[in-house]
Amino acid sequence: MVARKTVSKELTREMILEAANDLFVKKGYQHVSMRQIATKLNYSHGSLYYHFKNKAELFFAVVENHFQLLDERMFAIQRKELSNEEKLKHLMQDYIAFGLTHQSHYEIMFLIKDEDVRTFTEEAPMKAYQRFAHFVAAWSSKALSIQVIWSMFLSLHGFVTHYIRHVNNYEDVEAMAKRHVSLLLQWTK
Amino acid sequence: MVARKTVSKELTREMILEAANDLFVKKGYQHVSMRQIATKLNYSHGSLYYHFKNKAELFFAVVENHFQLLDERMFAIQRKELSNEEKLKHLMQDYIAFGLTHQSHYEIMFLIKDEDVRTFTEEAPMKAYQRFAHFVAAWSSKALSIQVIWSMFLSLHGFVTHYIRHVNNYEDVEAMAKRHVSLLLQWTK
DNA sequence: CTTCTAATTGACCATTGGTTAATTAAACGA
DNA sequence: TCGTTTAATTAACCAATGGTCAATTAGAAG
Repeated sequence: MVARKTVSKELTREMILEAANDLFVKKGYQHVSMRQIATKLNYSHGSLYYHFKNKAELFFAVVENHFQLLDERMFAIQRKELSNEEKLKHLMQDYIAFGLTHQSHYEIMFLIKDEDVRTFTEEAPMKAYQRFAHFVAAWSSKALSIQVIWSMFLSLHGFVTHYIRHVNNYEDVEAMAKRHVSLLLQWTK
Repeated sequence: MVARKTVSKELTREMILEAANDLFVKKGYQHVSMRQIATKLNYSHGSLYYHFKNKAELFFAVVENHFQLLDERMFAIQRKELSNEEKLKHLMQDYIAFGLTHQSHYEIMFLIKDEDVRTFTEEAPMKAYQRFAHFVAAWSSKALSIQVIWSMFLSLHGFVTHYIRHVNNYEDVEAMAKRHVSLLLQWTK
């Protein structure tokens, strides 16, 4: 048996995360096996379990990074020189754009129902929503109830989850997205 | 080897469909194995493949039977003695109720992206939407653009797809659903 | 009584996620 | 320099999955 490679070739958490991310994004959680990830890295699949407890936990570590991406996009809008009304519109359009541009990410973040994964993915989506809600409240001209903001979020979510099955990029439905958003904005007036 | 039971105990498509339905509804597509279905029926899992080509086809047959349920629910509202405004509200609430009561069905109808299953489920969801759109248009007090009706549908879809991950039945979110619907109804005024 | 057909079985396959004892490279201390 | 310890890796192993198929047999047809 040949065990333990030299230290220069040692397997790191980051290497695994990177390889796993590529595969998860390309194929989705269900269709990626630990063996595939290990093969891509030229290691045996058992070694992955030294670094991560199981597939779900590895997956969660990958997803965590995805949520930061969404977060950063929201902050980017905050920094822009726009009226609050414009920011609000941008925020919502950008939410859709994010979902349809990073489809596998979005699926991973908000769609997967799998038992072993769901325990992990209860908290992160809620945090994403709370950030969203915070900005909506801040940029709206009139005070909005939590209920209204939540409905806005669900409506955006519905748009994304539908078109994620039918188109491959945001541009294909940009016009439709803008009209959907402008309808939602009526609730803020 | 013992093969072929007496005719009175022969396995029928209907028996399989019933057992499969129970399990799929209880656990969802991914977490039901062909062996589980066969075990429940006291047959070997191989025999299922005599009646159905594969798991996806069996599942589709199950869903097909219940696909009409949504349709029938819409017609049931049509027959009720209610004002158009009330009908409209009921239609939308009932859409959510359906989705959260028959979660596995809804997943297949509108959510699953899986290659092996999706080929079946392209057409049926659009038919369901068209029926929905027809009734919305008929019962709205003012003429609505296709765009508005479509946004309403997407917003309901968003509600269902979100809560399908978090609750097990409609009752848990009924109050929230009603508020969501009443917001959507603002677009019709 | 013979033949044919339809239904059923269970052995088998490749693949999966996951566990673990054995092995070994490298770090550390004396 | 030489043990000793620790961290990393492997390969064999497990139970479960979806799916295939030759063998078998009950009942129908003649």
